[in-house]
Amino acid sequence: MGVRGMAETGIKEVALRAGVSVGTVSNVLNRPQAVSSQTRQRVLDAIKELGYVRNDSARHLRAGRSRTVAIVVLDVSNPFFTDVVQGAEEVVAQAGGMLVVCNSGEDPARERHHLALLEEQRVQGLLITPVGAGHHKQLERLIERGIPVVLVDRGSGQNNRCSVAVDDVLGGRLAGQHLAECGHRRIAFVGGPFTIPQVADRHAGALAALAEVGGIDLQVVETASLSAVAGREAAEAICALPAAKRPTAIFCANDLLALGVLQGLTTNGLRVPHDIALIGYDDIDFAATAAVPLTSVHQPREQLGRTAAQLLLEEAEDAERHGHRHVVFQPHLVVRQSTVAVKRKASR
Amino acid sequence: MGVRGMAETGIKEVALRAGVSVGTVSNVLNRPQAVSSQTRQRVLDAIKELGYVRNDSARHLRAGRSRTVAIVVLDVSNPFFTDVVQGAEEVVAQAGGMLVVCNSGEDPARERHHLALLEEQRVQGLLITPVGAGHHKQLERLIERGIPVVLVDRGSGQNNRCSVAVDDVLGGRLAGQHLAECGHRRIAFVGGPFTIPQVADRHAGALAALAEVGGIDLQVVETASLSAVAGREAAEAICALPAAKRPTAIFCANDLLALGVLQGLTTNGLRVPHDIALIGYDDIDFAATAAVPLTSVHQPREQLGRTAAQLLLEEAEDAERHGHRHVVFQPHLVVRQSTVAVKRKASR
DNA sequence: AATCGCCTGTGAAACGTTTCATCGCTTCGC
DNA sequence: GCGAAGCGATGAAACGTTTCACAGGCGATT
Repeated sequence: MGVRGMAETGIKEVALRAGVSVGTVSNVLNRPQAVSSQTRQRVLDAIKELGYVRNDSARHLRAGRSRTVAIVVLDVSNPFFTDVVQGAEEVVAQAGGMLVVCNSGEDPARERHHLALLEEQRVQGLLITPVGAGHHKQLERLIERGIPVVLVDRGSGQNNRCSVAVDDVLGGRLAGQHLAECGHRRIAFVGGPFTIPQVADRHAGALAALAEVGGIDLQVVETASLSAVAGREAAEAICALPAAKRPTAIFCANDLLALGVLQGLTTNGLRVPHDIALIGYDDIDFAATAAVPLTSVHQPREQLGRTAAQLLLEEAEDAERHGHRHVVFQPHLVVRQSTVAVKRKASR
Repeated sequence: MGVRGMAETGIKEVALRAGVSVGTVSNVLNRPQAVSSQTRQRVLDAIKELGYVRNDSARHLRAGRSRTVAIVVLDVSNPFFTDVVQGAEEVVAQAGGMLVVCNSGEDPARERHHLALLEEQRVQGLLITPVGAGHHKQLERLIERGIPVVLVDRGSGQNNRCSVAVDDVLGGRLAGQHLAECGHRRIAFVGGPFTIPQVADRHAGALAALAEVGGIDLQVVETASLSAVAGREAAEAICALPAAKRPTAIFCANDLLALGVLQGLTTNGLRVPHDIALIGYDDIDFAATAAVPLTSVHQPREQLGRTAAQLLLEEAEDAERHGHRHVVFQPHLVVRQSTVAVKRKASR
C-alpha cells in the first residue's frame, strides 16, 4: 500500500482486469455509447475496483490540447479581481473545465514567469489583465501558437484577440456629473499612477463632465498605488490644506483608495459627506459596508469575468468561425451616504 | 502562419536544425553541464530560431510528477484566504513551481470536482481548507496515491498528513479577556454556523476566558454565514433589544461579520465603541481601514500559507525522510478604536 | 447463398519528452 | 604501445493515453 515507485495503475491494468483491450477501456471513458452495455459495466467495475484515475498528462499529450483555462490578475487581494475570477470560474466550470488563477501582483517579472509556464502547459486559453500596456511579445507568441487570449478590463485595438472592458471614461463622467449636480465647485481627483489606463481614463471622464458644466476646479492628488494606505496619505495631504482651498468633494480612482481616504478624513475630524463628499470606483462589497457607505461607480465585475470566459471558450471551440470582439460594458452610479447625507430616521 | 493543425515544433525539429540527436537537446535543457559548450550554444540557437517551447504534458508524463501545486480555498473573496494564497505562492514560486488557486466556495460538490481534476493532473501536492471536517475518502485517496496533502487552517489528528493552523481557542480567549478587562459584563458572540470548527473554537475560547473572570453573561447570536450581510442582520437583532438587556460588547467570529455589525450599529445610531464595543477576528486589512478601526485577533495569514507550502514541498522532495507535522500558530490581539476610544488629538 | 452494412471490439501507431545503456574518441598512466 | 578511464553524443525504450484502420460476427437485403 502506498509504496513509492509502485507502477501507476493505468488503462492497461484496467483492460487486463476487465478482459478487454485498452482501446475498449478508452472508449468506455470517451464514447460510452460505442460499447455494449455489458462490457461497459465490466470495465466500469474494473475501474472502481482498481481505483483507476485517468492521467491527464498522457491524455493531453495525445490530444494536444488541455482543458484548463488560466486567468492572470494584477492583484488577488483586490475584491474587484476576485469577483471577476468568480464570474469566469462559473462559466469555465460549467463547461467542464478548470480555471487556474495566477497572480502577477503588478510585477512584470512574475507575469512573464507565469506566462512561460502556462505556455509550456499548453493551456486551452488565457484571460489576462496585463501589467503593462499589453503589447508584449509573449502574448503575441501565445496567440501565434493558437492559444486564445482575451484581454480583461483593458480595451484593445488589436484584431487578433478579444477583449472585455468597462467604459472608464463614462464612469469618470458619471462621477463628475454627480458631484457637479451636488453643487460642488472645488473637487479633487485622487488616484495614480497615471500610467494605468483605468486611472487616466477615469480622470479624463471626470474632467470632461466638469468642463461641460464649467467653472469647476479639479485638482489632482496623484498616488503611488491604488491601495488604502495610499488613500490615507492622500487624505492627510488634503486635510493639511487651508480650509478655503480644500476641496468639498473627492473622486477616488478606486474603492480601496476611497476607503483609505475616508479613514484619513475621519481621523482628522472631517465628516463625510458633511464636510467633504467622497466617491469611489468599482463598488466593491466593502464600499457598501463601510461605516459611511460609499457612493461608487459600479462595474459589472462577475459579468466581466463571465463574458471573458465565454469569448475564450467560443474561440477555443471553433477558431475558424470565431470573430474577435471587443465588448465594452457601461458602468453606473450607485449613490450612497458618502455624497448625500440621509435625514436620520426622519421618515419614520 | 498560425495555420491550424500545423505540427508542433518539438525537440525533434530542434535536434534536426542543430544537427544533433534529441537526447542531446534534452540534455541541454535538463543538465546543461553535461554537454560541450559548443553544441550547447548551437542547440540554444536552434531553440530560439524555432521558438521552441517545451511541452509540459510530455515531460510530466515521462517524469510521472508535476511541478504545480494546488490550493483549494473556501472563498477567494475573503481577504483572509487571499493573504494565505499570497504566502503560499511566494514559497512555491521561489521553488520554481506554480501555484494554482481553486475556489470551493464552501460547496462540497465543487470541492469534489476540483479534487477529481487535480488528481487527474497528478499535481505535485495539495493545500486545502476542506469544506467539511476533512475526512473524506477523496483526500485519503490522494494521500494513498502518494500526493502530499497539507491541511490549512484546520487542525488534524491524522498522522498521514501535515497541517497548519492557528489556535482558535486561544484567539477566542484573548478576545474574551480583553472585553472583560474593559469592564464589560454583558457580551454577545456573533458567528455561525457552529459546524465550522473555527466558529465553535473561538466561541469556546471566549467562554472559557469569561468563566474564569466570572459573573459575565455571553449570549450567542448565531448567523447563517460569515459575511458582512449576516453581520448587519445580527446588528439589527441586537439593536432591537431593550437597552437594559443589550450587550455592551460584541465579539464577532470574523472581520467580515464585524464590519457588517459595525455598519448596522451605526445605522441605528449606536456609536462604537462608546455605546457598544466591537471586536473582530482575522485582522484583515479592511479591519484597520474601517471608519472605526476594528480591534481584532490577528492571525499570521501569509505565514500560514508560507509554512503550509514549505511543509508540502519538503514532503514532495523526499517523502521518506519527511515526518508529518502539525504546526499551530499563536494569534495575538490588535487593539484599535472599536473597543477603546482614543482621546481625540489630546496629546498634541 | 452471397453480399452488404452494422455493431463491437482489437491492436498498433503516435503524441513529445526523459532516461539509460552504449559507443566512438581522446587522453592518461604505465 | 596498450588498456583504462573519461567525455560527448547517440538512439531506442518507456511514460499512459487516444485514435484509427481493420477484423469478426451477425442480421438483413438481394
